[in-house]
Amino acid sequence: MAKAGATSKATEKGSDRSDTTRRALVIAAIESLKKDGFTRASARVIAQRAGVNQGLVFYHFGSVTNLLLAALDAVSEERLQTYGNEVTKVVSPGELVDTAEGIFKNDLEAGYITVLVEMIAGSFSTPGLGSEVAARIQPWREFAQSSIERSLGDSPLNGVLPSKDVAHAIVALYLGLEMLSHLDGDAAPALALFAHAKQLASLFEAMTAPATTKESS
Amino acid sequence: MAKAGATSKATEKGSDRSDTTRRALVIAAIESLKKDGFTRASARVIAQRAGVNQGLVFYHFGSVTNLLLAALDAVSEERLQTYGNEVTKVVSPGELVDTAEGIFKNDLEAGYITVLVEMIAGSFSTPGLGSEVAARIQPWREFAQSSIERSLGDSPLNGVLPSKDVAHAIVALYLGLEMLSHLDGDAAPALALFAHAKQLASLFEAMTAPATTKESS
DNA sequence: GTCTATACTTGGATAGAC
DNA sequence: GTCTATCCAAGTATAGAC
Repeated sequence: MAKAGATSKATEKGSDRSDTTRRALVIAAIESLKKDGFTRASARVIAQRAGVNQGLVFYHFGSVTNLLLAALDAVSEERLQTYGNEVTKVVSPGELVDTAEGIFKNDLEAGYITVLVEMIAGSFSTPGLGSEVAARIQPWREFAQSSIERSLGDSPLNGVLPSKDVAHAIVALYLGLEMLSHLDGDAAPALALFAHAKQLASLFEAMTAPATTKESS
Repeated sequence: MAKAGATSKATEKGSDRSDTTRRALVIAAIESLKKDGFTRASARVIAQRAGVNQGLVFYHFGSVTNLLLAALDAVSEERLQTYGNEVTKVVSPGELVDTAEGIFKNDLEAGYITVLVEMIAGSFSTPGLGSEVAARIQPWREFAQSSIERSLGDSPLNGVLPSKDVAHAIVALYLGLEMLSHLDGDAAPALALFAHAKQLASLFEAMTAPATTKESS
């Protein structure tokens, strides 16, 4: 299935060549998903973008679908690594909303979510792709859940709030907003929501903060 | 561009023939979007489903894209007509959540949102399709907004709540949940959210109802 | 092991038959 | 006006060259 493993310190020069080609194809695949969409992300188009022969897609990845999944993996990994650090610093709902807004803007600009949405879209057409994509969304879901729980800290709400379900909703909302933003060519409605969320977060903090300091009786 | 207009009371029998073919193609296109997805919803596949020659797609609709848009129109119209009646009876947030849950389940089963999501997905690949689909989502957004405002009634929140932004979020969430449900082949997480929303709604109703009776000072 | 040239399939669109 | 037979472009995949 995968070709992972000992490629870094190999003695053959052939591995380097292979690796270069693979990397070029993955980058070109990401670019194609962003700019052309799933439907037009064909072996021919991707290979041309990478400057290599079209047949190499099948030699190195077995199928176009596998290459696209590799592209999604690459994006997913880079994204989680970048944002993972940012989010560990978050200790309140207000900060979480701020961070989420920054991530949303960055995702929109970088086209990270576009890649994911395209793959989801393609999943409806390509048999068997659905479960593969679903498995790759799982880390994002867990990322959302742990972020929520961390931001709530030791608030009493932490035990009551169904963080798993909320995380599911957040991911769904995130994907939906991204789709609509692209469709309308306008991110304003989505960004307006972050402003409202910020107000809600500060309202929440104002409601819960006094409860811990004012412990009379 | 379009072939709208005098087809109902025409004297020629040819119009009937044309109408039959067109209708068959639209139905087949809907079915294809649901079961095959945007990518595989080709003129050939759709025509075969409809039992007509593939070239008729281009004769009657000019292009595959136009046929798919006609399919989206048909679904959108039927959906809004069905749900429009249900929602006018809603007079409280609790009832709204109940109705929304029913609509969500029905949409999921009927595949209505699948058709929309497929078209949105295709919009990323097909130049010019985006704005067309966006225009067709507008009624759904307005539908959500008016439903929210109606359910709030004369509550003081009605003036404060940014119903337009909330409606945008609801539509986005709705699309996202539908996508994830399809992907996972499991609607349970989405349905769990409706249960939570129901609790929130009754909490909200309990908080606002006494406020109108207890008007001291 | 890596890559290229080629085979085969499916799709969009139209010229021309009825 | 309605429909069919046919054309050409684009896609996936592989047999065989290096």
